[in-house]
Amino acid sequence: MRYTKRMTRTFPKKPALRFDPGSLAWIGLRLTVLSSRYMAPVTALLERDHGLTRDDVTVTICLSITNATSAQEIVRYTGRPKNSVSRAVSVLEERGFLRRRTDASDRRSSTLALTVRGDRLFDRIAACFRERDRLMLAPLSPRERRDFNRLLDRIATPSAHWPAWQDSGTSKAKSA
Amino acid sequence: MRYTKRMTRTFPKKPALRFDPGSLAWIGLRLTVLSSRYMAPVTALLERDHGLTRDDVTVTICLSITNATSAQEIVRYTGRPKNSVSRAVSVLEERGFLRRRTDASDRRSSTLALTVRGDRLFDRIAACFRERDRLMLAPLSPRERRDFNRLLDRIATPSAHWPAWQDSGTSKAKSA
DNA sequence: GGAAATTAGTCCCAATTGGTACTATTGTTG
DNA sequence: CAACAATAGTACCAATTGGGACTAATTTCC
Repeated sequence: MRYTKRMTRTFPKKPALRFDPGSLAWIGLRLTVLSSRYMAPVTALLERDHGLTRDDVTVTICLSITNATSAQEIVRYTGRPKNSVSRAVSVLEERGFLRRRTDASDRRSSTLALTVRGDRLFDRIAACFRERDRLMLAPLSPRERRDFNRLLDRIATPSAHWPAWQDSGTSKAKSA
Repeated sequence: MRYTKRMTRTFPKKPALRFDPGSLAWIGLRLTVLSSRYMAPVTALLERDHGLTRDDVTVTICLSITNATSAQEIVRYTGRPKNSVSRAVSVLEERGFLRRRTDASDRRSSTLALTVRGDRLFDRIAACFRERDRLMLAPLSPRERRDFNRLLDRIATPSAHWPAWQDSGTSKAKSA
């Protein structure tokens, strides 16, 4: 890599971090950066090739890999706003990827289920994720992968019950 | 796993997963879910208490913990659209959190630096993240934390150079 | 050195988004 | 069982967002 030009000895492109990545500092932020590097190409590809929004994908996956059967359950599971989920469900229905039947026991809600076409769509989505997983796990040995997965799971499971905020700073603020 | 349909003995609220979380399946997606559970309350709080958008926060952090000194470097580092970064920089300048000086050696770009007030803002932001990190790491022992951090770092470091897409599916598609 | 290409940053504006109000149905309570 | 509260889902619409055109400055290439 040549970077003659103005420049100097350090790489001009990627700013170095000012903290020790070997420490636990900013671990959540680093996880978030990783997550967005992981997801960005997935959502871009699915949007480009299939015209799917983020929520379309979310709903499709949710109906496939969880036992959610209603919009409300998807909302609770994903934390997305309910009107966004509602919109995605409508779109997916219009495009023939899912069917919606009024729940007989609670006529406010609808039971959602992917159609055969929806299942095929899910397969394509899943393929994107698997490909991305492969890339992500590439630097780890089989043993390290298991370890990482185990630790991730141990963190992620309780995350469903994390408080929105443990409220220590609400006292302040409200105005800058 | 039994699911007799309309209710029964299992919790009705959180849909169970249909795959083994002990396996590596969907590891990237699980990481993303974790990330958003981690971030959502942080952004909500910073928005509510300080009127900061996601990009305001991103820019502030980036100027503090990386060596980025221009909008362009922030764009490259974060992957955010450049107009969003531009907007955030303007807002932060207006609110007195950063100063912008035309770079003498390249008069297209500006050198950005947090003001003292900006540093104080960053401290508050950092406190949110630390609090959240504490919550996230709670289930792990000190040793597990180090392990997790090490593996995360091993994955995250190469992620800066991941291809946008390794392009295998571009052949298909373009229309549903 | 000058034309063409590239880059930093801003502006415009159409599309997306998500808060809020609303309807319809179900649960609760005296 | 009437009144009231709570919930599933939709509709509306103001605010946010981000793609792309644009300006200005710089680099490249002949």
